[in-house]
Amino acid sequence: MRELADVGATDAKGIAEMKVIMNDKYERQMKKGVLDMLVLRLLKSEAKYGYQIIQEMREKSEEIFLLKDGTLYPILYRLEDDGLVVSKWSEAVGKQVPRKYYEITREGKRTLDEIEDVWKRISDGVVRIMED
Amino acid sequence: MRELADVGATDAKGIAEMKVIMNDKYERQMKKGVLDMLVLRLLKSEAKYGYQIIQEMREKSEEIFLLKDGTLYPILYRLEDDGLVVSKWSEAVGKQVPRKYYEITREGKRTLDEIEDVWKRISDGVVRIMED
DNA sequence: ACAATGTACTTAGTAATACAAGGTATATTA
DNA sequence: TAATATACCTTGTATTACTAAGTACATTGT
Repeated sequence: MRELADVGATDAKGIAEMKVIMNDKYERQMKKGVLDMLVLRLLKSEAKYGYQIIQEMREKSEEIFLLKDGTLYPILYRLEDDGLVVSKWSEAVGKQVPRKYYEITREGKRTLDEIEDVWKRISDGVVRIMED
Repeated sequence: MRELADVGATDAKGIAEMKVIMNDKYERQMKKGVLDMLVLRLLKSEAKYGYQIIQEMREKSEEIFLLKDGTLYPILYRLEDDGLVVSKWSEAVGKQVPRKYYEITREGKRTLDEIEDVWKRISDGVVRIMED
């Protein structure tokens, strides 16, 4: 992380960069908790593998959710530990690189419904405070 | 606080409680990042003190954002460190307990606008993925 | 008179998680 | 043969909401 102290002369570029960093900080924090919901949502229709989830997330959100793989996989492992998804490796199809498919469980679907409610409550609350 | 380990037989009550804990977990994470925005928003119209912010947050959000004071004050200190708000103690008025008023700065207003944009982008992205 | 509750601010510690940055391995394209 | 894309894995860091404790004074109840 960049230090404020070593910016030297505070030029326009430095300020613009600082603003980007600040926005990144908030963007990062605002995503917390939502990503689990989005991953479960994408798995609701059919089992998918990691890279596929990343691409669909990017496309469906229209370039807003650009997940790194290092972000997604820990989420999938966590969901699996919690029993919300199960995984199985694809059997080798020709020279296809093996893929690990994740499938949502019944418990996962129920939890998804609940998390959706939480999201709605919170975003409603935000709207009420922000509007005036 | 009740421990999961001492629930004994996993009865309906135990499961219900687990679900509450899970939802709490997601609710907690989803709030990350938005609280700064909401606090700044409440300070936009006029300077306010801690307890006042907690109450307005509760009322305006219709009981959705129920902040503990131990949650709010660190947020205020952080905002002050970042130069987004400034504080000053109220001069003694009768036997009124002294209050520390927080006022949003010009920089704070600019940041608030930016954070609002981030929030809109993210919640739009969520809606796009969740609807189908 | 004393306890309980409410107001008002402070602080230390914990749990959770998005991301960066590294890694492995294979397939395709230039 | 070098680069790029696919596909998965792992460690470490920064941030932050919350719990739980504390201090201090005012008000209300019994």
